[in-house]
Amino acid sequence: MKLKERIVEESLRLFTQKGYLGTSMNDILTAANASKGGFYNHFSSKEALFHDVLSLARKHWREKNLADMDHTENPVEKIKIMLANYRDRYLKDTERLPGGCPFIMLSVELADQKPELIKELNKGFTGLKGMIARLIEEGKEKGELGREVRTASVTELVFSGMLGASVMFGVDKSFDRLDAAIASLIDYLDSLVADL
Amino acid sequence: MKLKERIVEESLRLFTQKGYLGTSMNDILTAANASKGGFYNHFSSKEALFHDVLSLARKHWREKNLADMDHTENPVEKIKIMLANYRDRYLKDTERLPGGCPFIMLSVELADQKPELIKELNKGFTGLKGMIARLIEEGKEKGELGREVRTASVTELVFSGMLGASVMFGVDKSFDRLDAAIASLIDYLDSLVADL
DNA sequence: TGTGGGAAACAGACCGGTCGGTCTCCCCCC
DNA sequence: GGGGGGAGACCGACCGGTCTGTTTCCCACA
Repeated sequence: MKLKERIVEESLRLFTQKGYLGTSMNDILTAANASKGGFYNHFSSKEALFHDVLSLARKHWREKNLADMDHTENPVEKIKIMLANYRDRYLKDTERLPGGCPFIMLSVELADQKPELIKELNKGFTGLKGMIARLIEEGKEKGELGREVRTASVTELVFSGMLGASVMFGVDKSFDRLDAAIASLIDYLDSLVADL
Repeated sequence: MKLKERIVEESLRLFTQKGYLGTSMNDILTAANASKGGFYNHFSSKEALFHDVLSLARKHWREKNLADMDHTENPVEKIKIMLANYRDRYLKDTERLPGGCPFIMLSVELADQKPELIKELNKGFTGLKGMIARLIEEGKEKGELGREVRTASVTELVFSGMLGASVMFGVDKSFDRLDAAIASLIDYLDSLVADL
């Protein structure tokens, strides 16, 4: 693997675990087995690296979480598949993402510290929330969900639930509790479908 | 206000906003209008301060979130009151807690960095989760909730929802979205009661 | 009620170490 | 032998913490 790629990969790991500000250049250089010269030959600054790391994180997110969603035509089923992916393929991949979801980690850390970097992160959250809302709406149109289901409310609940599960998993590292948290979200979606 | 008190109060604000590691001694001393000598006269280290700040944060949490819960005998109503407190009296108090809930901020920041400090934080989460679970159980006993309601599942959902709402609020500072997130949790609880 | 003394409270210079970033130099491959 | 990639000494700023010196306060004693 080329040096630049190695730096970005290792930095994703480190940022996820220790945060952006909490990761020192030394941490990065050691993890990537690089030198200052090597680093600054590829990146103009630590912040420039941040953007590259974010790109990789987004790519990784999509690959893991959106997989297999086309195995069903059913919008609510799609959400359930995504939730299972989120749990099993994404968060539990502690090799790649020690410390949980990088977006959440970095958002919390940088919320009041680096407003310009937060904007980048917020886009992802808005996108995910939009996707969930669209699928719920679609579910209502297709008759999978009753008309009385309030899209915004369900979206909030699923989205908050995903954030909360990741935060808690980051803290206690308990696979069991993560399973329970995601299962309760899936339960909830099932209960909406069953209410028909 | 005495110096020690001033330092702890200001540190709560700073830790909430910038995190523990992200807050420098200089930040603290400037905010509290203190000097090194004044600080180390009252605290043996920055980490000693952390514990005092955590005590204050716990006290503050209880005062704000548990208020008025005795206005009803109804366990599920109690949870709803707490959720409304959490939203209106706790998270929206941006004067006292800029950056959202300090426990969440610190947990995320320190998860993989200071295991001994995390233990302290985890206790609070476990306590809150326990309280929610007890109230749900009580609700079932009192007939407010159906016997088929799964305590663990509902608890997870409410708890994760609270975490998620706080994280999102910390990032986007939107009162409206916070209102929506908490309202969706209250909606959910209402739907469980209505299902009787 | 006035005063002396000792401790607590506070001020800030200073410490070694680490931060992100720059610069020069060298090596290896064309 | 020219040039890009990388190595690492070096920079000023800042980190948490120590230490010495000064101010303030309280209380025993006259």
